Formats: sequence, C-alpha cells, structure tokens
Amino acid sequence: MSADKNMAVCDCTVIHEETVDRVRKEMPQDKLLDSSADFFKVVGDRTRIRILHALFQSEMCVCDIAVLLEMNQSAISHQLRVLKQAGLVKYRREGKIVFYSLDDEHVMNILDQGLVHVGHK
Amino acid sequence: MSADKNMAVCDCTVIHEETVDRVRKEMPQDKLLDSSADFFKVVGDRTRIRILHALFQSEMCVCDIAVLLEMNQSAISHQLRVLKQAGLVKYRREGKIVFYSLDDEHVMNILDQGLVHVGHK
DNA sequence: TGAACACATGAACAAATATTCATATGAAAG
DNA sequence: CTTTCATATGAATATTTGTTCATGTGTTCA
Repeated sequence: MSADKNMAVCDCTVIHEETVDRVRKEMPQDKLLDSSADFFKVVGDRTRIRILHALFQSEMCVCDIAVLLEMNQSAISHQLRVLKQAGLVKYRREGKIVFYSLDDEHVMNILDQGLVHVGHK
Repeated sequence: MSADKNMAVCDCTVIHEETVDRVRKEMPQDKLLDSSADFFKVVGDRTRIRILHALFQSEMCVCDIAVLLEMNQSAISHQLRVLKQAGLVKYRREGKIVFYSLDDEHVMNILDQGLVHVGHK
C-alpha cells in the first residue's frame, strides 16, 4: 500500500510507519522549510556574515566594507546584492556614495544566537 | 599611510577611516565568525533542515527519514554525517537499526526563529 | 556460516556558488 | 562635455557541495 509509493523514490522500506506518519503531520510546510533554508544559506557565508556584523555597528559604504574585510570592491558588491535580495540590507544614496545598512535588525538576534552556540561548544 | 596596506588587497581607498576603525574594533573574532558561518551553512540546506525538524518531533532511524523525505538512504546517511560532525545530532544503535536524535535541543530555537523570520515577510 | 537487512562510505558526477577581471553605469566636479 | 570616482554587473573560473551508484561494514537470524 504505502510501500508502493516509496519504492519509486527510496530504496528503503518503512520500518516505523506510525512514527513517519506522525512526524510528517507535524512538519512545517515545505515552502517555509525551503525559505528558512535559503535564509540560513545566505547567512552561512564567511563574507556575508562579516558584512552583517559590520553593518550592525554602523551603516557603511561599499569601499569601507571592502577595506574592512580586505576584499576587492566587486566581491563586496556582489555579496551586498545577495543580502539585499534576501531583504537583509537596504541602501541609501548620497552623491556617488552608497550607504548600506541593516534592513531587519531582528535578524541580528539569530546571528547572535549562532555566535553563542558556537561559542560554548 | 594606511592607504598603502589597502592597495595590496583592495582596489578601494578608505573613505570613512574612523568608521572602519571603530567597526573593526567591535567585530567578533574571526574564529567565531567563521564557526557561526559554518553552523549556518549546515543548517542552510533543504535536506538537512528537514531532517532536523523531523528529529525534533521524534528520534528516527535512517530508513524512516529516507521514506519521510522521499530520498534514498545514501543521501540521508551522508547528510546525517554532516549533522553529526556539526554536533547537531547523535545516534544510538539498537541491533541493526540506528536511531538518530537531536544532540542540541537549543538549536531548534534558532531554527524556529528562522521560520518565524521567513514566515512574516 | 551464510544469507538478509540497515547503514556507512568512497568515488564520480552535476549543480551551485564565491571570487576575479573587465567593463558599464551614474553622479559630481572641473 | 569630459574626466573622475564609487558602485554595479556580466562573463569566466575555480571551488564547494549535494546526490547517486557501487560497494563495504556490522548485526541478526536461520
């Protein structure tokens, strides 16, 4: 019965069917899980997490961030694009200079918890 | 002066030197930032975040997880390895069957905040 | 001891991703 | 209008990473 549909996609047989059914019912929606995985993926990068922690201290222009992280301007600009698409940063223009800042301060709570987590391990 | 050291690694000139210096002083240590980026990277994957949410409901064996996520056993086993190396899951053996469970319940707080974050956006 | 089963693992492959290089855009200043 | 400067962007490259396939390991049971 339910083993039929599994054989197509999985080389396993169900061992504890009630467990699987119960867990499946309580799982968050696929869309939400995908979105949150995408969010963590954005944050799970050495360069981007540094940019976010920097912007938490102060808004900064692209060149300053590049100097701070000792990377070239293009790399920073590309990553800022990713962060902006994820809704994590915003910018304002002042003449030639573009200042970036955090768009969602609440996200820093999550980043801080990440720091705490790896801190005492 | 300080422009010299920047030219080697960055094609930018410092625009707001005090800002950069101030932010640099308040940045978390590189080691911590790398570790937290690595942590978020582990969580930033469709398959792994599903496994974690599943194990939050109940401990499960490898086959059951494979059935639940409609993936083959090998893929699940590989990802469980990543999660174990990150200290996020543990296992216990019962005969032929290996049961996996969360090793750090606190991590679910972070995952939940991720869900909440993407939920109302 | 040997077959059957659950799981682990290494190699191979495909896909995603970060950085660099070259160049384009857009604003200010001469 | 032309030059300069800050930033953006597309293409190319290199590296990382997720999944699959084949096979190995370890346990149970006949």
